Formats: sequence, C-alpha cells, structure tokens
Amino acid sequence: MIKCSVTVDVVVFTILDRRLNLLLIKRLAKPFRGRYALPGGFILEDESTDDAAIRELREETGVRDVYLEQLYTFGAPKRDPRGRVITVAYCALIPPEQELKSSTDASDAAWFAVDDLPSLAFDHAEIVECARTRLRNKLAYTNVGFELLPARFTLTELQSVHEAILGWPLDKRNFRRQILHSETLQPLQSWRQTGRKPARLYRFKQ
Amino acid sequence: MIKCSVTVDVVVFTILDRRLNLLLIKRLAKPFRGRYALPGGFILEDESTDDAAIRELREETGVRDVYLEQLYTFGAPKRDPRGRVITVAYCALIPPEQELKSSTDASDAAWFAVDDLPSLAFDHAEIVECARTRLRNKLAYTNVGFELLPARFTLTELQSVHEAILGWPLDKRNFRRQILHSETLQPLQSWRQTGRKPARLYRFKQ
DNA sequence: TCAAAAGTGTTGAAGATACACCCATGG
DNA sequence: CCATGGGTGTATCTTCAACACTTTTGA
Repeated sequence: MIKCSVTVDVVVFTILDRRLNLLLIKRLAKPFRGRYALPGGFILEDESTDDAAIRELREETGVRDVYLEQLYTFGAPKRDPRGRVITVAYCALIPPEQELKSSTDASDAAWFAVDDLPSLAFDHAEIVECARTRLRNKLAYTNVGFELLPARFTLTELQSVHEAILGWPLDKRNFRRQILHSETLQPLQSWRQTGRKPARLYRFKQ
Repeated sequence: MIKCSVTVDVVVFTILDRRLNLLLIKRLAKPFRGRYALPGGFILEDESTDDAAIRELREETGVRDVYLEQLYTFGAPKRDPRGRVITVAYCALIPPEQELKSSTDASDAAWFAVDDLPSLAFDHAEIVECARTRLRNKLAYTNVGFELLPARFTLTELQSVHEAILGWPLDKRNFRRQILHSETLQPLQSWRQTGRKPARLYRFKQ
C-alpha cells in the first residue's frame, strides 16, 4: 500500500477552421521542459476527480459548463520520471464561441490541429489517441458533435464537425436525413446569412 | 497537490447456472465490517494499475490469463470513510471451468447472481452498475461473451451467456446466423452429448 | 414412442448507401 | 448573370426481426 500523486489531464477539443483542434500547454518546468503537454494538474484535498478536471479546465481556458467526460486512467509506474503519478484523463468539448483565456493572455497555451501535433510530454500522445478514438466511436451512437458548436448552428456546420472528428467526408443528404430523423434538433425561425443563400439555424433539444 | 491512496477493485463476472454472477468478499475489517465488497486492494509501488488488477484477481480467485478491462475511476472525496482513496475499477470475465480458490478454501468470498446482490460497501453498488452497463453495451459490438465460456462450447451455451448478460431471451435462429456470420467462431469436429441430441462444439478464433 | 434440446430458411420492415440537380442570394 | 453554398428525393442494398417445424438421441 502506497500513496501516490494523482493528476487529471484534459484533452480539450474544439473546432477551428473546420478542423478538430486540441489545447496544449508548453511546459515551463522540468521534466519535459519546453515540450507540449495536456492541460492538467494535481487533484486537491477535497475535490473529486471530476471537480479537478472542471477546475483545471476553467483555470487553463476560462470555460465552464462544457461537455466533460472521463476517458481512462493511466497508471504505468514509470509514466512520470518524477515518481509515482497516476493520471485520470478526461475529454472536454468546447464550442468555438467561448472566450478563451488561452487565446487572450500571453500564455504558453496553444491550439493544434489533431493531425499536426508536436511531440508531447509524458504518455500524453497515448492519451490523445485514446480521446480521438473515443470521440469517433461516440459519434456513431450519440450526437455529441453539438458540443463543439455554438447554441445555434446550421446543418452544414454540424456536418463539418462530424467530418472533422471522423476524418472523412459525409454525404450531405444522408447526413441531414439521419440527423433530422433522430429528432434531437429543433429548427429555429432564424437564418444565418453566412454565404449567399441564408441557412436555417437549429439548436439542440435540451 | 496531495497524495492519496489508490486501490483497484475488480468486478469479476462468471456464469453459474446460466445466470450472470459476480464475486463478492465479506469484509472482516472496518469500515463496513461484515458487508460484502468487490475484491480489490491497494496498488503496490512498482506495478501499474493493470498489474494490480491482475494480481488482485489472482490472489482472490486464483485465476490468470482472463479477460480484464479497465472500467472507470471513482474519485469522490468521501467515498471511503478512512480518508482519501480513489479506486480504478476493472471488469473481469472468467470461464466457469476455472478452479476457483474462492470456491475451494473456506473463504469469505462468494458468488452472487447479479439480480440478487446484497447491500455493498463503499460505492461498490455504483461500480457494479457501471460494469453491467458496460458489459451489455459491449455485447452489441464485440463477441466478448466467449470469455465467459470454456475454450470449447456449443452455440446454445453461447446464446445463454448473451441472454444472461442482456437479461432478455434471444431468438435462436437469428442469434446463430448473426454469430456465425461474424466469422469469429471455428466449428470443431466434436460434439457434446449433454442432453439428448449431441451439439456441435465451437471455439473462438485466435 | 416420448421427451428434450439441436438444428435449420424465408419474409417483411427498417435503415444505410449512392447519387445530381435546382434555389436563393450577393457581388 | 454568375459564383457560392443551401436545400431536396429516389432506388438499391443490407441488416434486423419475427416466426415453426424436423432431427437426433436416451430413457
């Protein structure tokens, strides 16, 4: 029976420029100084791991009330050179409308397209892989893609989120039929004039 | 930043009498003395959480080389009255052929049908619920049911495993077509004479 | 010959895939 | 009037669900 340090690490996804991006932070301290790592940190005395993930997310990005889900726990004994540290990994999805702390302050945090990541500290590459796989799978049986969009969105925007997550193009008509048939979207009486023809806005029911 | 104790708890499933059962251990120590709990224990200095689960499983049941999968990590601050303990929960599936330590020694361990569990210590009822849900879902997209059977089995036996996990009856013809179509079974040149008409034996490919 | 479990096909419904053109608007 | 993205329907194929009788054996 030993005591060990416990961290949470959060894979924070968002959509930028129609591509799936995630948040990384450049490490200022050893080990892996100068390398990028997932946002995260040690859990506090009186908070659950979920609460720790929520807190880290707020500290690093300023966002709250977003989708957050526990992913997996990584507990290899040598995964952190400083000693025994196990980490509970989380996955967060944040809509692009959010004012991000990281995009406003002169931070060491930056967004990276998932297909163009730098080399990561610790076992964080493995954690990211785990998160991407989970997200892709989840899209098959849930409508979790909404979480990466603002409250009101067009069907084309939703489709491009799905395409960004899956990594392949979808058929427009099939996508629309399927998503509308699921009855999870509420059509609104507003249209967005983004391109030429205005596009109908929808929102997620509940 | 705090240090906390980390345990692994294992939901060990098996099939007994065509029903899904799980292993529980009567606690001899406080807290929850006399209540049943999941097998598990603290992780050691130099083992991964996976290794700890494998070790606990061997210690409590004597089995090795069985299906084992990480489930979820429970990290509420008050989940253990002794102090801050987080637990990484695992799910194990063991075939009924195994000689179980718990069934041979005069142990405080016992099998319980999942639909007839006693009141459990800690948050173990929640962990069990999580395991049952995961197992049910997993059956929809994998053939994990094999893990609860001996190396050679009949299709009727496999069907009854699926029924025990799902909790409802399946159509025999549809089940057989589906499972044979998946090409994960290898038919053998042997038949089991369990009832009247001999039934063909199969084994899981790889 | 009876009881018990093994084994076996077909039909209809629903869901998934593939595919191409017209529309509304701003420049 | 042209360029851009918005919006729409059909035909086919595959997959899933429902359903009942014959076969083999031991007692």
